[in-house]
Amino acid sequence: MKKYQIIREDLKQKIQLGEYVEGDLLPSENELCSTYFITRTTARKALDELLKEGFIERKHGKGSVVRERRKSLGLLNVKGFSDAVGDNVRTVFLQKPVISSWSRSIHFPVSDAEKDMPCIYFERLRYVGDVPVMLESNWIADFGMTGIIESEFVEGSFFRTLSRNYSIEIIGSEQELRAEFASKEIAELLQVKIIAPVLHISVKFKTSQPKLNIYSELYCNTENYPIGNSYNI
Amino acid sequence: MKKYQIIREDLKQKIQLGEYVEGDLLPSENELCSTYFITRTTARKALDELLKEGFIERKHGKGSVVRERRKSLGLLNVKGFSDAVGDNVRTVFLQKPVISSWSRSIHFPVSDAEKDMPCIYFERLRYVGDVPVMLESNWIADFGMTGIIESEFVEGSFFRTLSRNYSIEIIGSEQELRAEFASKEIAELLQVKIIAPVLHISVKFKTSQPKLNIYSELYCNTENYPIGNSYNI
DNA sequence: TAGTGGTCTAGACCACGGT
DNA sequence: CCGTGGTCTAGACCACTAG
Repeated sequence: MKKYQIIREDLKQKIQLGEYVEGDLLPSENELCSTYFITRTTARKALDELLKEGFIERKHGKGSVVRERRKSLGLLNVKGFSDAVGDNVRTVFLQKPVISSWSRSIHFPVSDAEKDMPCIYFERLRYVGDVPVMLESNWIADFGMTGIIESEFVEGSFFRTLSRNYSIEIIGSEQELRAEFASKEIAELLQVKIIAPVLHISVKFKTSQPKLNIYSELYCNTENYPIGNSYNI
Repeated sequence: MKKYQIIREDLKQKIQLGEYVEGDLLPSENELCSTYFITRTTARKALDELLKEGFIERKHGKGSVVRERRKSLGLLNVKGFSDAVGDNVRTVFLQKPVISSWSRSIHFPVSDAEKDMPCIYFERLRYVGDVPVMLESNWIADFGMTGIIESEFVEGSFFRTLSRNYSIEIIGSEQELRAEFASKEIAELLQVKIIAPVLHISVKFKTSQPKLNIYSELYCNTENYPIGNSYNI
């Protein structure tokens, strides 16, 4: 483990555990240098990554400010998921993680290496209040994730589970977006009419483990809660 | 202008002008050091930014490899726009840049500072082959961009025009995505049925000039050409 | 083995923010 | 004014790639 990774993960965990909350200042670069016995270059590298991942903002002359805690599926946020608090947002498993075969519903091509492994599949429906807004189907190759099927996700997040229990990080994604008519099943699950337009997002999340990807197919009712996405260079 | 910005822009321009094409190796970090009289830290900073912006990949032990040239609207790519070559892709102005009033069609709130300035508006329709796939309406505050109305865009790109002529860079964006039924006008322009589902994307591009944003409303026919988006941490 | 990118040290000066 | 982040220098050692 590189030094900057250790510091990054330490700080990230403290943010995720609520030790630092939105608006708080992280230790200054010089403080990090003395606590971790590193130079500013290394401290800055760690902070740069937190910036890139959206955990902090940096204010010249002030410090590194913690941003809104990300509760969402990585890069995409359901507008309202982050704003709405507590009980307003619910996630229901339609299918808890199981070993399954690779589905043809996956839009992006699955590599042969992945196809040689078993596939773990799970499906969730996300609500804002009583309105189902996003149906989410996920597939990932089972490279030997002991316990993933039996146990709950860390803080309800699959990504955090991968990070904490298996040291796997999301390093990027590809997405394809389409506006479609809801199919009969999707319409029923999202409680919309069959001819309603839904947003279909196919995602391939790339992970720090080479050739290991997470494939997701999302169907969103964007009528009341559009999908948000922000990006800072 | 910071040193790393100069190097970044030099390299970016060479990529954009085709001096380096996909697969080519950029000068190594040490070569950049000697040509620009800088240290490796600075060279790496420039390359890091090109990496973040998607212009290069870096291969340990090999070098910095130029990636597919980005021809699109910043973060969003019409799948096919980058793959399709030359005449296959066309952009037609429905409205060349004009001074206009601030429209209520803009989804994101426009700041008072911007509203105090005149608004430049233009509208384009993008085709793949003979199929119109994206209608794009854009608004930006006119902070004194002399010549923007009279002259053509640099290489057909508004962003490149801002970069070359006014030293304004895109530093981030916020997006909201919705699946909607096409309105009558949109349906006609995109040559789809009125009840067809279209992807509506509202974008606020943040620029390096504080309080200057570009607002875009995009309507996409995703039936044959889904919208793509990729992201690397 | 030579050259490349990846990490890291130990400094320096500057611009910005709040006191 | 002091502490903060932003930029930059001048080195060092390591891991990877390819001839």
